[in-house]
Amino acid sequence: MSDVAFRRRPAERGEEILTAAMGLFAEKGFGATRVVDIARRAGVSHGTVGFYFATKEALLRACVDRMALAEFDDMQRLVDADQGSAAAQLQQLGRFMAEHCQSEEMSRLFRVVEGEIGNFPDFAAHFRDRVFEPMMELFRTLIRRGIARHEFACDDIETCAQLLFGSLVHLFDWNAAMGAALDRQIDQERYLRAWTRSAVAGLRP
Amino acid sequence: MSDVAFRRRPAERGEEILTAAMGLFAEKGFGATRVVDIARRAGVSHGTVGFYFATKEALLRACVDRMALAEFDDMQRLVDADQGSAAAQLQQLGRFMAEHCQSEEMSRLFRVVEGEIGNFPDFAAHFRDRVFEPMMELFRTLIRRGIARHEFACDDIETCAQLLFGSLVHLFDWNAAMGAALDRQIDQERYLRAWTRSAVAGLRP
Amino acid sequence: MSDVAFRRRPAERGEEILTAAMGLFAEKGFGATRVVDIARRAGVSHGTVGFYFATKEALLRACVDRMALAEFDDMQRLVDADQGSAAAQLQQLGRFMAEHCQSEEMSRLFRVVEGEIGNFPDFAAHFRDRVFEPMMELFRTLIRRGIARHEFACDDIETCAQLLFGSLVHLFDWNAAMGAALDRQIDQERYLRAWTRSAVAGLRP
Amino acid sequence: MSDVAFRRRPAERGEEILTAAMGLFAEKGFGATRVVDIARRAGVSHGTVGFYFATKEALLRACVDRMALAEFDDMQRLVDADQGSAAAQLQQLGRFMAEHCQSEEMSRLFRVVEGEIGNFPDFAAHFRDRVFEPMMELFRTLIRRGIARHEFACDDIETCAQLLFGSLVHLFDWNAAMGAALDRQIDQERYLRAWTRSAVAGLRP
DNA sequence: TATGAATGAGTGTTCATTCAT
DNA sequence: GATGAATGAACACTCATTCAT
Repeated sequence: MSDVAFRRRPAERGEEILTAAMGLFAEKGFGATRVVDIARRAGVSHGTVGFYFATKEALLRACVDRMALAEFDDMQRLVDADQGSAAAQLQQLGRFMAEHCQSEEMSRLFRVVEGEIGNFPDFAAHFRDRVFEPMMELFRTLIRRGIARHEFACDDIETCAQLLFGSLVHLFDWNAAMGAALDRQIDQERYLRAWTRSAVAGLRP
Repeated sequence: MSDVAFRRRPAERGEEILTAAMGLFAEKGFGATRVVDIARRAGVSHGTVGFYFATKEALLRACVDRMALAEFDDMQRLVDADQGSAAAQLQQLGRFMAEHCQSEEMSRLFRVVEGEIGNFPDFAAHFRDRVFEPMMELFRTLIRRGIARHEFACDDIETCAQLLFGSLVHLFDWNAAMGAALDRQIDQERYLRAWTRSAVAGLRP
Repeated sequence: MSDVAFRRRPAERGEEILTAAMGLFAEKGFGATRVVDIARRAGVSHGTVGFYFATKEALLRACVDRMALAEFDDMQRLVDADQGSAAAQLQQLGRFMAEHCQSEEMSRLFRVVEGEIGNFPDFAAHFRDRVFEPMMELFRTLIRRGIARHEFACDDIETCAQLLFGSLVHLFDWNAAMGAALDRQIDQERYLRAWTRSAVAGLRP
Repeated sequence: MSDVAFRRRPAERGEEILTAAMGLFAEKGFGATRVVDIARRAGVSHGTVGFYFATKEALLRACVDRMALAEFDDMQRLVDADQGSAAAQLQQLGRFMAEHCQSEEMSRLFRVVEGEIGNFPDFAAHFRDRVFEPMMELFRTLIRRGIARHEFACDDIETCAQLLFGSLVHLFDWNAAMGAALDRQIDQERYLRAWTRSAVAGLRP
């Protein structure tokens, strides 16, 4: 009764724990994050973490799921809208990914998953289908669209999509870990400009 | 003991252990690699690993040192030689990094260090000075050289260098972990072609 | 709450929980049975189990109490009735124990108590006085009766009673655990025949 | 160097740990025995237990194996020797089982395995083939032999073997747990006499 | 120089118990 | 009365490190 005010609604707990887990996974890596750390950050006991997520791996899986949900629909809509030149759409997609994903969630997802995907093999398919392929398809779509409009020329769509995707992922990856540790954070705005210029120039007929 | 002819020379032991460690760190990550695994791969007992490297962290530190040594000098020479156009030199540098580094050491270095740099903070300066900055300087040099020759135009050399470096690092990163796990290995040759085209086009005046 | 008609009567709850507990204790053992499993089988929440039985040990104690009650009175009456030869009464007692006890309760009681009696020392006296001694006394009574009628001869009544009791208990014990696991269930009817024959023959003058 | 005298030979460690485990499993049950208790009794650290036996279950499995080995060969020889009447051989087998097995190992084996067989399903076949069936076959052999010699009559060999085996197992079972806890230890000598008399009488033509 | 037995701190997970609702 | 979210002690297991040989 005394701490009623502090008793959050059950439905929120899972989210809070997941948020704490994502933050710590991103900051310290999966292996270096102890379940009790997650509990502490979420303001619960370590037993409570187990109550909501049976295993630490389940927590990681939930991270992937959460990542895959929110932002992607917006990106898909952006691509479906098909407004402006393909080059402009490419720029928008890059900017959107950078702005919506980097600071919070997506960059962390990639870093964590990259580090652990080898240790949880059944993770891979899940991640590939929920995150990687949908993302890649956005880039492929824009490249194909640009080719159809004679804006772009590209004899290897798959690889170009990988380059576009990868060099953007690198921004998130880098800033989430190495950039901070080395005191060499990449300036997002400048990177995006360079990325866009390089992307469009590289696809020009 | 009696079979002296079949005993490897002690001096080689440390190298063998280090090679084994690098391979396993790259494949499974630092945390998931056990010292006994390293020992097994190196063909020694796990006690012997401790004999050559006092702690597991020392092994990681030694990885960084070794990484910084061998291949870099060749790249430096390539850049110093200054033969052909800046674009051609950029292409050569990319290819050199890809061919000499990916399959063996560099990609592993990056993956491992990326994962652990947050847990061993004093690593960062070491890595930055021995690996990151020398690499970046090669790209900066080529960009400046191209600009001086009016081959390239670039109003943000630092960021362009980061993009070039980063999108190449992504190739190593990706194939070392995600590509394998997701069965989406990037074809190095095709990636390099796309990278070169995009790099040169993005720098064209 | 509104659906009062479908709510079981509180008084029954404790019994239902106890029945569920006994079943699970017998099937999986005391240690391997979780309170939530008991709750689930009883159709209540695990909080409710704690409401009726303060601790898991209390649940075990209640099992012993319940065991001691029901069936024993019927057996006592059977022996008190003293109808037919002592051999026939022995056969009836064995059959009664087997039929009324094995499938439901007694076998489970023995298995569970056997397993935990060492961990709850104060259990022992309770069990001895409420279950073991009354049972043994039935066998002793029949043997003495047979001797008085010159039907039986026995120079060690106590041990004979133990053999009769024990070889019957084995039937319950075995089928409750080993028989099932090893796919070597003892056929009750055939075992009883062999038991009776052996018992009567062994007591024949 | 100082404790060289106390450094037992590695080969003995596994045996010591196993002995400690068997003792504790028998005294307290599998679930109530903590690995560190086993370690303590064996005079090693709990880590050392894990060094010799990867899991607690492996320790249990090793118990079964040890049980199955030693004494059984002697019993088999006893039966193979075929000296004296079948009744005498039956008596000898019972006595042998009782004397060699009860005080030390076999009774514990049965108690522990009985308790856990349901929790480690793949155990069952192992136990059945290594322990149960060989034992039963000894009894079956003696019964068949007696029948062949017209010493015995039995129309259900399998069940008679179960009764003989089971009522002997009960002696071990009981004294290992209930007998001690209830202060109702069965006197082995007297029980064996009653068992032999009942067995032979029950099989008499 | 090399070994591998031994250690024990560290961690994920389980689950009986509590208690605010 | 009944619930189930929350707790935290307990435990099995892992593994880097040590050290006697």
